Amino acid sequence: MDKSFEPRQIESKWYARWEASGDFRPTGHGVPYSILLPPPNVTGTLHMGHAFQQTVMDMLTRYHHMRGCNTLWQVGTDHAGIATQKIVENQLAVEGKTRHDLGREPFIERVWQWKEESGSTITNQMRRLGVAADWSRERFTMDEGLSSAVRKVFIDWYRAGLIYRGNRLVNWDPVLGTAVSDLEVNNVERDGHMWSIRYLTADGSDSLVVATTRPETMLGDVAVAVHPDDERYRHLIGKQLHLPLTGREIPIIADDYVDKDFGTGCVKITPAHDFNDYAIGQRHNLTPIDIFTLDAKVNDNAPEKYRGLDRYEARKAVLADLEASGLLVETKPHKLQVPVSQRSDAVIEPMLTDQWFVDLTSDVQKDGRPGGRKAITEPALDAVRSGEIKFVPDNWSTTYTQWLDNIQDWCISRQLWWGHRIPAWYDEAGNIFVGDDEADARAHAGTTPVGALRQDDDVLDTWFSSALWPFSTMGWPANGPVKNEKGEIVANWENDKVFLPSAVLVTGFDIIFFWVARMVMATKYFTGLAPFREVYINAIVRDAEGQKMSKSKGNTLDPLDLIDGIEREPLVEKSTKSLLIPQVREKVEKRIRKDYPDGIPAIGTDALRFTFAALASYSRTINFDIKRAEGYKAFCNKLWNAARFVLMNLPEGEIPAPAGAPVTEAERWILTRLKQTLVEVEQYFVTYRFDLLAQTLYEFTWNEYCDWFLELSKPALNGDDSAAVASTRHTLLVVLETVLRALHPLIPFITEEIWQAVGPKLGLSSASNLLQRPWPDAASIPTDDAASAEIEWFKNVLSGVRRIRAEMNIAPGKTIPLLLADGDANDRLRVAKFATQISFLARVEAPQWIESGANEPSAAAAVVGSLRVLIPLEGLIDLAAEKARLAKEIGRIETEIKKCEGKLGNANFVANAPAEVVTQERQRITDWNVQLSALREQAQKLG
RNA sequence: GGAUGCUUAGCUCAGCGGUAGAGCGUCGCCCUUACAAGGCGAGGGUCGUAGGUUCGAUCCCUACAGCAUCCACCA
Repeated sequence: MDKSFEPRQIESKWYARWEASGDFRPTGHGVPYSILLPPPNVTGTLHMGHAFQQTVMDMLTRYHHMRGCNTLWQVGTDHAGIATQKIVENQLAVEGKTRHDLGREPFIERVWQWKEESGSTITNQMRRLGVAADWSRERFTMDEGLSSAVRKVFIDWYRAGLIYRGNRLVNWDPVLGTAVSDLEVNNVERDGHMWSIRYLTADGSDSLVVATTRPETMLGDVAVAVHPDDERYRHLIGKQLHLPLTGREIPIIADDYVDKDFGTGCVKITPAHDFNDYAIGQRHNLTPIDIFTLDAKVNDNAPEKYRGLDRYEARKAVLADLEASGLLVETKPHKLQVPVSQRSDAVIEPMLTDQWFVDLTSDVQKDGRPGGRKAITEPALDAVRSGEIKFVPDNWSTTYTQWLDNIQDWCISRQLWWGHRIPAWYDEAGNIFVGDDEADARAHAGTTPVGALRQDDDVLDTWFSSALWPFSTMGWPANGPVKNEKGEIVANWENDKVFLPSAVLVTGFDIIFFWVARMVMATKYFTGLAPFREVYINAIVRDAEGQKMSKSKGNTLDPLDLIDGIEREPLVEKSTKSLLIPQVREKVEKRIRKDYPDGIPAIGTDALRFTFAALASYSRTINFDIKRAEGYKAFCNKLWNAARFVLMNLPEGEIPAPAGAPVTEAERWILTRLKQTLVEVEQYFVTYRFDLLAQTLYEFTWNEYCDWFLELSKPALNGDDSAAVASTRHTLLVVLETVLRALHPLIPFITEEIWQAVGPKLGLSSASNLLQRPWPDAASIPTDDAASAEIEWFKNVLSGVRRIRAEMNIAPGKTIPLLLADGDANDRLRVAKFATQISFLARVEAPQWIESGANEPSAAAAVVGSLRVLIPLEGLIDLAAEKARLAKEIGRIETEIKKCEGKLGNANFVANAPAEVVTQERQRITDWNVQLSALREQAQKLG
C-alpha cells in the first residue's frame, strides 16, 4: 500500500469492475429491497442535492445488499418537458430560429438528438459517486415501455370518467405559451400600486370607486361586487354601471367574498383573468370576457385603441385615459403578490383555455361511478393516514395530508411539443376520441366520427409520467418482458412486481406534491399497492453560511469539483460562464476569489459521501462546509494508515485464527466495543440517522481502534509472549476487516481498495467485490465486560500520566520514573498486568510501588479511584504549579460532591426518584469521596 | 390567515427528564519507526426569554421574542 491515501487513483479503477461484475443487479433471492431513483432531468447535470440524496440511497442499497436482500436500485432519467424543450429552443435562438421555424417533427427530432448527446452526462456523474445502481435496467420516461404505460393510464382514467376536457381558467405562461399547474407558479412579492377608479352609474346619478392593482383588466370587467351588508352601497345593488373606456354597462352585484374593510369595499369583477373573479362570475351567471391573446396582448374584445398592446402597455394607456377623463381617483404604492411562472419567470396570466384535467375532487359522477376524490385522492390519503406509507421525519405527513385535503383538479395538458402526446383525437364536429392509437380510439368511440380525425396537439405534464415511475419501470402494463432498443430485457412485470412497494423513497420536500402524492395516487389506483413503504425526506443542501445555493450568488458547488478538486481560475471561469448580467458576474467573481483563494482541494468521492452522511440528521437543511469535508478526508487517510500498520505487522500469507479466545484484555475490549458499535449502526440504518451512524463509526475507528487498540497492540506485538502476538495479529486483522465492511456503504472505494489487501489475509478471495461480503454479524462477536473495565482503568491511568506530562511540560521523548501509592488489590493486579503497556505508552520506567508508611518523594499525581499515580517532582516539575493543579481538581470534585449531597439530602428525591437513580447517586458520591481523599492526601504530602 | 420547523461552546450541529457532547476553529508541547491529512494535552456553554408541571427541566407544557420554510391569500 502507498504511504498515503490518493482517492483519484483508487476510484478510477473500481467502478468499472463493480458495474461489469453484475453485483448491482438483483440477486433474485432474499427479501426484496428496492429503491426508486427520483429520475433526474435527462439533459441535466449532477448538483449537490442529487449527490446528497444519491449517497443516502447508495448507503441503504449497499447495506441491504450486504444483508442478503434481493436488492434493486431502479434508475433512469426524466424527459423534463418544459426544461428540456427550453434548452433546445435557446440553442435555436442562437441560430436566430424558433421552434416554429423548424416545425413540430424536426424540432422533436432535434430534442432527441440533444438527449442523445447530453443524456449520459448525469448518469456518468452518478457513477463517479459510486452508486450501486442497476444500470442494466436504466429507463427513460419517454422510452416505448414507459410511453405505453402513460397512454394506458390516460385511456383508463378517461374511460373511467376520471379525466375530462374542459374550458377552464388556468395559469397561463405567456412566454412559454402553455398552461402550467398551480404548483408551477410561485407568488412573489413585488412593489406595485393600488389604483382607485370611479365608475359612474348608467344614469349618471351616482358613482362608486373600485380599487385594483391591475387597471388594464377593467376592459374585461363584467360586474362590480360589494358586500351585501355594506350600508354604503346597499342602495346600488342591482343597478347598472357605466364601464369607463368601453361603452359597456355592467351590473352591481352583492357577494360575501367582498371584504367591506379592504380598499373601497368595491371589487371589479374580471372572470376571464382572475381566479376569485371567475368563481364570483360563476355564482352570478356572468359571462366572462377575455381580453388577452395567448401572448398577453389585448385582443379584439377590447376597444380598438387598446388592441395589440402588451398588458403592461395597455395598463399605461388605460391609466392615462382614466386620468384624462377624471376617473382616476387615487394612486398609491402597494406591495402585492405576483404569480410568476417557475420555469420562465414570466408573470402568469389566468386564461380561459381548453385543457385536460384529472378529476381529484368529485365524489360521484353523474352516471353514478365514483369520482376522482373517491377513486384517486382518498386512497392516497388513506395510505398515509393508515400508516401503510410512513414519512420520515413524520411531520411531513401533515404537509401531505393537508395538501390532498385541499387539492384541486390536476391540469395535465401542456401546450408544448416535447413530451407524451395526448392520445386523443377530434373529429370535425369536435367529438373526442381517446385510444392507444387512432384505430383504437375509433373502435372505442360510441359514435362515428364526422370527417377526418386530428390528434390533440398538446402533450402531458411531465409529472404525469413521473407519477407512474414505481410501476411503469417494473414492466407494467406489458405482459412479458420489456426490452430496450438494444433488445435487452429491462423489466418484466410478472417478476418485478415483487419490488413493489419499494422500501423507501428518498426525496426532497419540494416535490412531495409534484411527485410523491401523485405516485401514491397512480400506483394505488392501478396496482392496488403503495409505491413505497417509507418516504425519507432529505434535507436541502445549503452553503456553509446556510444560504441557498444559487448560480447568481456564486455559492453553488459542483460535487465533481469537490471530488476532483479545481484550481481557482478555472472555478471562476466555470461559475461565471452562464452569468450574463455584468454586475452579477463581477460579484460572483469576487466571492469565489475570496472564498477559494487556492481553489477547491480534491477530497475524493469517499470523503464527500462521508460528509453527506455525517450531515444527514433530521434537520431540514444541511449547511455544506468544505472544511468539514476535508476533515473526513483526513478520516479516510486515517483508515488507510491504520490498514497499512496492520498489514505491515503481519507475516506473509494467511493469518490463521488462534484456537482459543483472544489472549489480551485489549483484544477482548475492542471486540466488545466493535459489537456495540455494530448494534448501534444497524439501529441508525433503520431510523435513517446517517449522522449518528457516521459519527459512531468515525469514533470507533479513530478514537478506539486507532487511538487505543493499535497503540495497545504495539507492546503486545513487540513482546515475547508468542500466543499474545498471534492472537493480537489476528484480532487487528479481524476488527479491521469488519470495520471495512461496516464502512463500505458509506465509503465504498477506499474500503474496497483496502479490503482487497486485507481479505486474502483471512483466506477470502479477492476475486469478488466487498459488496458481496455479508454484513458483519454482531451477535457472533464475543464480549467481555471485565476486560472492558480493565481497559477503562488503563486509559485513566495513562491519560493521568499524559496530563501531568503535558501540563508540567515534560518532553514527550523523555523517559521518567513512575511511582504508585495506595490503591486496592485490584489496582495491584492491574498494574502488574499492564506494566509493559504503561511503560511503553506513557514513556515511563517500570512502575514502583510505595508501601504505606514509606517515605514519598514530592511528586505530581493522577488519581484513579484510590490509586495515586505519581511522577516524582525532582528536576522535572514546578511544585507550585502542581499544588495549583491539585487545588483546582479538589475544588472541582468538591462541587460535584455538593451537588450529589444536595440531591441525596432532599427527602423528596430519595422518596420519589427511581431506586436505581438513587443508588447511582450514592455510588457517585462514594467514588468522588475516594478520589477526593486520595487528592487530599497528595496535597498534604506536598505540604 | 393556515401549517411546519429552528434558537445549545467562536462557527456548523447532535443530545431531549437524572454527571452538558462532536466536528471545525483557538491555545500549548511534539516530525515518538501507521498516519504532521498526525500525536498528546488545554481552554471555551447560567442550553432564546418568562412562567408552569416534576423530587429533579437544555429536554415536557404554556406564553412571548427572533429566524426559516411551505400552503392559501384582499381586489
